[in-house]
Amino acid sequence: MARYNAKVTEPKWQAAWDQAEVFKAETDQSREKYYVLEMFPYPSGRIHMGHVRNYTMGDVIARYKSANGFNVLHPMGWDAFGMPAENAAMAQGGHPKDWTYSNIETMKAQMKPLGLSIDWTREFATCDPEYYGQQQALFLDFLENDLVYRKNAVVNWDPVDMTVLANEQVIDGKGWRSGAEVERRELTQWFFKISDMSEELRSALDGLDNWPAKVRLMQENWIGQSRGLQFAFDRVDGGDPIEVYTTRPDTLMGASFVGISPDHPLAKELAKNDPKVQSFRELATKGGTTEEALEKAEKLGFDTGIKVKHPLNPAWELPVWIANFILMDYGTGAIFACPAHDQRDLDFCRKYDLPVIDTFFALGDETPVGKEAFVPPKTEKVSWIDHFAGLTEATGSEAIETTIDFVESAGWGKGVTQYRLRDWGLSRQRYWGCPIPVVHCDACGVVPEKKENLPIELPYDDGNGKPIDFSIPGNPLDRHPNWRDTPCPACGKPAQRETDTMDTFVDSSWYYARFTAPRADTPTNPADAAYWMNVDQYIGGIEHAILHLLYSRFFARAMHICGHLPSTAKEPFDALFTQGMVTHAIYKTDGADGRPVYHYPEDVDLRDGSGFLKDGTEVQIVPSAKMSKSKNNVVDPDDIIDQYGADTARWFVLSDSPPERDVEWTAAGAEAAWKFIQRVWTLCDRVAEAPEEGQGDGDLHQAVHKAIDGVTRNIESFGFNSAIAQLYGLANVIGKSKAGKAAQQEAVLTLAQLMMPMTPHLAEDVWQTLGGEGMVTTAPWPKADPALLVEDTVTLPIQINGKRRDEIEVSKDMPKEEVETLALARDAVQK
RNA sequence: GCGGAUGUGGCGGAAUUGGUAGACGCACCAGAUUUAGGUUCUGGCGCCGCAAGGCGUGGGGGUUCAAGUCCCUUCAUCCGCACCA
Repeated sequence: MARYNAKVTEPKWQAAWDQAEVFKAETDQSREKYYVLEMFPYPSGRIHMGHVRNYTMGDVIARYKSANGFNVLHPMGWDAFGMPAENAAMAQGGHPKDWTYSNIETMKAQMKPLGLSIDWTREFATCDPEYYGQQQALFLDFLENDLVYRKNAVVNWDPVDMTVLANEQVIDGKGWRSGAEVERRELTQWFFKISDMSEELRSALDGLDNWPAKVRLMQENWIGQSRGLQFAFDRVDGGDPIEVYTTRPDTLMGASFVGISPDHPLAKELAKNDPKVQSFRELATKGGTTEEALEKAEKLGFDTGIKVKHPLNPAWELPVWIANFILMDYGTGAIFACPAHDQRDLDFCRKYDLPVIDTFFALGDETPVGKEAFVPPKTEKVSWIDHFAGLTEATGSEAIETTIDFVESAGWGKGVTQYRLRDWGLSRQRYWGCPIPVVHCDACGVVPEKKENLPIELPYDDGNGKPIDFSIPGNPLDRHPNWRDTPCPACGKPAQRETDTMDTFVDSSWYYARFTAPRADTPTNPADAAYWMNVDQYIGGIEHAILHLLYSRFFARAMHICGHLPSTAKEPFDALFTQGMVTHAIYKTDGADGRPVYHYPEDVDLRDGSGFLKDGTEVQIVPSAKMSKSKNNVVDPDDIIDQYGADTARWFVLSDSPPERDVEWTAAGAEAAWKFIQRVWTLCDRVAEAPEEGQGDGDLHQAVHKAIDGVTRNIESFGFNSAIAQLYGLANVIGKSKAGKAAQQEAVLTLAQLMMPMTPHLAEDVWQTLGGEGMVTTAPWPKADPALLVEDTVTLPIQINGKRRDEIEVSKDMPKEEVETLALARDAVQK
């Protein structure tokens, strides 16, 4: 009997789908739409199994919704700007543009054989001038609507290469190439006013019912609403008061010093006249700018010698310190420290021998603070060593509100709601990105480019007829002899273009909207956007839980303000699913130099859970590790498709683990998936052999309907692994069934339909072989008959003290009393 | 450091609502088919125990007639931290 031959079958059906244009999406007001989108890939070189898993999940949803009558939009594009293209040019020569487009070509050729139901006519790359020109138009609209502005901000500066470094390029506080200790440096940069929308972005999370709760929670914590008190400390020397913000005003009587950020205006001013302050600032601002680096850095402080007066007791003087753990971006860049009730403040005060004053105790416990700060809980009552409001026992929250009320009525401070969310800095001092469309004119200042001059395209060569040299540090646009030269759009006099480009997060913050009208000569087309938005199902990695998704939510709102999206699209993604990674075991042995040697899976013989090399050496197995070229544990989708076909790869990535969790790729698992594909194919032959009159037709019919019900519900709830378990079950039942030909045919045809979203090529072939009408891809989804889902009898456990002792089988409509009598009569109960 | 998650047989995992723990798959064991290997098919398979029975969802504690599921605590692993995409 012939085997199912994926190599022949899969291209055949892909051609048939292409020819019938079944995946082409067109605006059709008469039909209900469904927009499914997977986070688009960065064209790094080749697709990996993670892509296969991501797009297969999207494809299951797209095909399932299409079978359910929806007009489905399922597009694909390329997140094509970014550093790796410049790094490749730096390392091996060539041009980022050529590298990127060549990768796109390779990856598209790898994706096509997967049989995804993608409308490729809508494809674009963010580095296409047609795309980034529209992005420049959006920038100009944002500028007009006061959604973007310029201010100074700190960047990582490599003092040897004289260039700005991304956080990724800072390793242990040092530049990745020069090895020089990184410094912080201020530059004037563009910012999106995302913080103006803090409250809206926070409160709208409540409406995102179909997002994972953990993502909503992470975003809420990121936006970080807090209620606190803002007030100023008067200086003893009569200088400008120091404005502070605190979320724990109730600990004011435990203040031991006032701290300011090294970037605080006062610190900068003091540094001008005092070299010791300046050298402290330099010390405190060494190393990277990530919050992690700042938080983990050793606490450093410098006593400025300035004293301030405590607001409740002018005779009580507090010293002013500069401290490296205070962020200029949060609150006012200045705090008062209460070491007794904040661990970080306590560590600092112990180090610099500053006083520690208790203002609270846990109820019944009046042990003074030692090495651990006592943080008053917000909801539990604590005893309060009261100084001014008449309370001696309160919850933390009550204490905070009481203090704010007290201070407000006393008139020296006010309650303030703060957000942790900072404005989004979009300027990048790099070549391979979307140029920011503004011009700097000596006479007119910063002038927006005219829309009719868009797109402002990146120059391909260096302006001297030579390829751009990426081995020179810095932005090639700055070195270009004439690209910058342009007449001022306002006065027409010679002026210079901005050479900064946009953060690549900008590119990915609106691509979903562009897919609704990818060739429009405005960023979106209102009719198409109104029809297709929102994305009904968005699928991607959890690593994007905060930044990409938050930026997209901001952009959708900003685009609405500028008239590019309807108000209903302010939340662009109705449902979100975050999928896990595809992992693979690592096989390693100890090398001669003590460093591990990694072995390719094909060089390792697996026997009973142990692995051996050809020469018999046993290898160490690290299970379920992220696929990485340096660990030799990458599985290339091309190889799998070549060996088993796309359906096997698709089936496997969905089968073994729940989609939100990581799945480990194993050769045995792939083999098992392939065997199942073959088994389903052979079921077709059984139909031909089945007798006209068989036995158990009704049982098979019922099993089919239970499978329809189970698979449908599992697809709806992203339980792809459980849907697959159901399909195994149905195939098992069909395999053992002695039912007649008609019942068998119905069963296998339905099996093919239910498998179609996962293994579309096999499904088409089975469908065609058994005489299904048209293509299974366009056939309507089967409906389960509710009458067939109900069992006549039910098995009830008999539990005594929660332990199962016996079971009884009863008719499902037996009255309660009868069941009880029956149960009480059992031996287990009698004993 | 801060924020978020995960943990169930040898392995991946299943288990609407607090109500029969281990569906389905892999591996393994036994048998059938096959010249043999592979394939395919049939059956078995949480742990301890001859059995009766006991134990069992990372560890410890609690609530409940009943806990994988709820509460407290603890350990381990993973993701994010604003210029990686």
